Amino acid sequence: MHRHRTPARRATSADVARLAGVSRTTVSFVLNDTPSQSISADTRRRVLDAAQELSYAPSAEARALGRGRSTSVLLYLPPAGSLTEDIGVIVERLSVLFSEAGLSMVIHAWTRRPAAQVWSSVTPAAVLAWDLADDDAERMRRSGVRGVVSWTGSDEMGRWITGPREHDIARMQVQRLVAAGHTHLGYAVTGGDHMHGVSQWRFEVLQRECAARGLSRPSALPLPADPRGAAEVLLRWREQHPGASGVCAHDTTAALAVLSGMRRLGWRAPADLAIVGVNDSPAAALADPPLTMVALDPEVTARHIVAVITALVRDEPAPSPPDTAGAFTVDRDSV
Amino acid sequence: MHRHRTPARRATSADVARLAGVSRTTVSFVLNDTPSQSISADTRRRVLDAAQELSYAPSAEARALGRGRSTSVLLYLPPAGSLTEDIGVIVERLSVLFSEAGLSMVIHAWTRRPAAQVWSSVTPAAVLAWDLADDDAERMRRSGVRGVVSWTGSDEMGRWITGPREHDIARMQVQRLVAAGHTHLGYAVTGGDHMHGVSQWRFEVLQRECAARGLSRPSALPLPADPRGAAEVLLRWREQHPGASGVCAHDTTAALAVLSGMRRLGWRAPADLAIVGVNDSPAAALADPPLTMVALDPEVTARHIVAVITALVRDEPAPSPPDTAGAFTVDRDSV
DNA sequence: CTGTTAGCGCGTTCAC
DNA sequence: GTGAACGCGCTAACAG
Repeated sequence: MHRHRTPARRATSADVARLAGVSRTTVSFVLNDTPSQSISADTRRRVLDAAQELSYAPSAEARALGRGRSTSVLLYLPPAGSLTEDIGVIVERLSVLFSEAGLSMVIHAWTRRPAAQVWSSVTPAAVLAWDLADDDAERMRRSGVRGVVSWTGSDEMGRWITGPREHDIARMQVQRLVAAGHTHLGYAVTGGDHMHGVSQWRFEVLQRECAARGLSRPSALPLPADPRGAAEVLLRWREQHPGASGVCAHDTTAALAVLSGMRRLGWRAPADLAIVGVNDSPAAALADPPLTMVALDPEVTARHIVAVITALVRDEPAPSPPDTAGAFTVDRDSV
Repeated sequence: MHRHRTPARRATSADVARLAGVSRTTVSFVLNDTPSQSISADTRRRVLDAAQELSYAPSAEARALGRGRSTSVLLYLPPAGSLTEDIGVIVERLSVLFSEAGLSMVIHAWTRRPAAQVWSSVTPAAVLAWDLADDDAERMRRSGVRGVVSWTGSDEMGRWITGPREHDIARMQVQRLVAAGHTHLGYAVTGGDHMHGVSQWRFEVLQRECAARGLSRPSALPLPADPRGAAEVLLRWREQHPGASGVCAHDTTAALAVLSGMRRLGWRAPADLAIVGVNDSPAAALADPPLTMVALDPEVTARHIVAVITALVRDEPAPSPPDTAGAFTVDRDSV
């Protein structure tokens, strides 16, 4: 194996041009397959070889500067603590799908008012935020950001992204519980922000789902994430809703909280209360009893997000959302 | 509230210069507080006001182009599925700490051989990778990347970052179990990559820790993440290691797997087997019995990573690592 | 057809 | 405090 003199600085198109004995313009033409230009096969080869030889990669900055827009997608992470496994998997997938689409993902922590400093410095091609105020979105669009999409937003995109997910979840949870004979349901959620944001939304979707099936209105069951507290809340809740026999849990933690409260009360799932959680995490499979869960295919969501954003970036019509978020039920013993 | 004419395109330093009636150079001097230049207080004000008025934010691309290095830190995410809550929290913190330090975090999915395409296009100021081959690291450094750090790497940085963490975990787990009278320990881990990478490393640290205390050599206990499988493995393991009475679990899932296997065998923690897990997740608090866990302060790790990287970027000597990763024990009922 | 020269985009920095 | 030039890739406009 023979080592070449490695350039101290990274190779630029000028280096490639020099080595290939052509102009920088030609290098650009060859490497971009510019349609309006034809280049002789011989020259093309020389340029390609030179690029290879120098392991040349065009500077994203210079390109962005020229085009007035970079190829980076600015992703504002969900609020602190919301980066749970399921979202983590989606983030992971997003990063590879975006890079396959020629975009790179820059992430920032979510703030209610994203600083112009940030999105304005990186001139992102698109911004994907957790929950974006309409005027912020408008401001971004005006300064050249093509795709502005919010995860839980009220804009069309936001609904595209979240709609199928939340709906699928509610539908499948209710379906599973109804199939087991439960018609009086509750919605369990843990966390300090009980019934805010996504939780509130999920609850509403759930209510609609129950209404559509002619079931009685589901009741909210906000639980603390400790066994003793969960037991107390659970007991009071049962007294207020004596008919309730099934619970749709917001996530794994909520399902586990219900389970642990029940254990303390001497109740047993599904006999005393049936549970369907969301997200097929290892903890759900290892619970006692193992939890029946509704899981979403993160790939479906990730692909749709990337599809929408790449379309926006390329100024193409946005693809219609998949009619399902790839939801499926993992049957275990809690229903 | 009075709205100004919003410029169609984002403001550039030329716009600010025009509005302030000075040259672009001056704008640059003022906004960067260039030490070698003195600017009159009056001019300074005018520039600052103009910048404010136009809500000017310098273009990161142009700056990177000029400086030959961007302010982005390229973070290669842990392998698929490893973006669990604990790492998620660190990633979250990293993103805010980096942005406070004037760096922006670009994330990419980890591949064993990070494509030059990626890191070479964004000319990152630093690269933080999961486990970086030495020659890749060298290649990056040679093309101008200042800070090249790997999470689990064998380089000094890698050991700085992981060292205290893994050591703290092992030390506190063993300490807790020894305090409860257990001297014959096991190391429980789940996942397909049993005893590879971090798991292997953690196991070795654990062995050293036990050796240092004069305990017998701990044995590996690789478990499947389902109750039945866990029970089988657990039973066999107990037969081979009749004296073992305590388990250090790699994470929450491993701890839950041990617990669920024990339940199926009719064993009870801590009487039949004591467990200390890692990461104080909600699932641990809600388990039956509630799990005693060793938790690390993600803030300590995140701060150290950012400190090291910003130092490298600024060509300053790297700070010495904190002697602890902020580990603490959350006592519950499994020991 | 094949390829070149000129100049833009934006912030920084070197001389004056 | 300023003009000029640089860093890098792209794209008109233009010459063999």
